[in-house]
Amino acid sequence: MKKKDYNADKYDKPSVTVDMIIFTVKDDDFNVLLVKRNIPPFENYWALPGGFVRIEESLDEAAKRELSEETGVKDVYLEQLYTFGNPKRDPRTRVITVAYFALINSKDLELKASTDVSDVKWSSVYKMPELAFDHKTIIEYAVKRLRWKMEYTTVGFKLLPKKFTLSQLQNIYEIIFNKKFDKRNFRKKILSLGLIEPTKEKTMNVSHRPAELYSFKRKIGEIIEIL
Amino acid sequence: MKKKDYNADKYDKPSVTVDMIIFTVKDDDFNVLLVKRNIPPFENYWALPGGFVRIEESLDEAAKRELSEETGVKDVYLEQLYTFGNPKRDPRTRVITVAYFALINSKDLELKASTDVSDVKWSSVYKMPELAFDHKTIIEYAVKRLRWKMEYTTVGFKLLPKKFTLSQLQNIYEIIFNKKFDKRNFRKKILSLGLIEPTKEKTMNVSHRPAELYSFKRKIGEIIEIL
DNA sequence: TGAATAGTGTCTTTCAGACAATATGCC
DNA sequence: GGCATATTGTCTGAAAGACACTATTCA
Repeated sequence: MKKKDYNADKYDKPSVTVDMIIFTVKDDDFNVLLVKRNIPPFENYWALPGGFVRIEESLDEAAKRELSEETGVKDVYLEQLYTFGNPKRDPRTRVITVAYFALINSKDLELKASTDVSDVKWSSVYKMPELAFDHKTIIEYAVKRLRWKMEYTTVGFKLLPKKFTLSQLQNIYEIIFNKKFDKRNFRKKILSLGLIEPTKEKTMNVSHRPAELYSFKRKIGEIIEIL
Repeated sequence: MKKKDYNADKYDKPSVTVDMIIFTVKDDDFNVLLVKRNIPPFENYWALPGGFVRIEESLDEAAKRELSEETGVKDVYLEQLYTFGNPKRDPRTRVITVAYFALINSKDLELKASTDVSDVKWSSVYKMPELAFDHKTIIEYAVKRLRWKMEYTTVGFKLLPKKFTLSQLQNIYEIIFNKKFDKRNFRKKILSLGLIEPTKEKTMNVSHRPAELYSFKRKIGEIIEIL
């Protein structure tokens, strides 16, 4: 069969959703945003935020819409992860979901802290509750992808505010990879990339030696875009 | 809005297809399989093989089905590439397509050479005709992904028959990356991976020094699976 | 001055890349 | 012997990893 028939309505159509894996590093923990479902199926289970793709919007637009609905943040890193389409993944009807992951920095995060009503929460990736659908699998997949990309690109920088210290950056790597790195080697490597530069500022009001604040040279975007 | 409403039929549903980017290296060229459309839209244009996802099959199953319908081959490398969902990508109706790429080795290929009727052909990736829909973009994306993966994993080995020479392997890399590699460095690197071993056989009936045939130690699968 | 974190340099090992001569089989 | 391709090793430079002490601020 080679598209002899183009009648799209000849077949039953699946529903298509986007699901968002929204990561952040907060309170020295690797977090993902979850929402509590208040309707069946999986009523009262925690799940990834998401929703139906509207007929006139692209997948990226749907993802951005969902992201902004859940968090209010806009200028974040967003990447299509994978499309999950097992016919049994939703017990009711056929739903194919396009998963996206987003990286939010801890600074922007505070803005929306007010929205933290009881049905939305940040959950540690290392201690997740039981989740609806195949969302556990999806998150595991997203974690793998994020780690892989953080080894070969600079996506990880998107988890930081505009100005940051090298210790903060190292801290993010250590939390996400769940292991320690040597401080000298880490700094040597990061600085050798030539992507960040010291500002004239230092951290204030700390009861120890203040750290230099760095900022991006704004061309990180390109470097992430490998694949 | 947090999934207040689960009525999937409340929204118009898009159609969902799979499109297959089937790569092979053949006659010293990097090829992709194309089919000629015989119905609108884009009638008489070349396009990627593909078709609607049936309501009861998974995406992977749909991809395998399409692959086997087009090529007759089964045991090949298959990987989900990306999902393209621009609302305007199909001029008629909303179609979201999940693209998969497959790697076929030149040996299996001959089995199906007979199917090469006029509406199916192997096209050089370097000289493609004008294509239907956004299929050019999809192929470019697939080429990027394949190269990226061939740098960091051993997917490329899937383009080879069970027994092969190191020159054949190098040839495949040179064709896909469209550049030459140093023979000694290439062999050193490949052999240092410890993934292949010499068989006792050599190439026959060549009018020059025969080459050693190698085979896999069968655990390449795992190594590819770094997402 | 003590507590807490910031900041810095050397040595070793490993890997990538440049580079050319000999070996084998067929005609 | 001539042709065509196969096979093999060394050197150099770059980057990764192991490793420990001094600097700065505040309380």
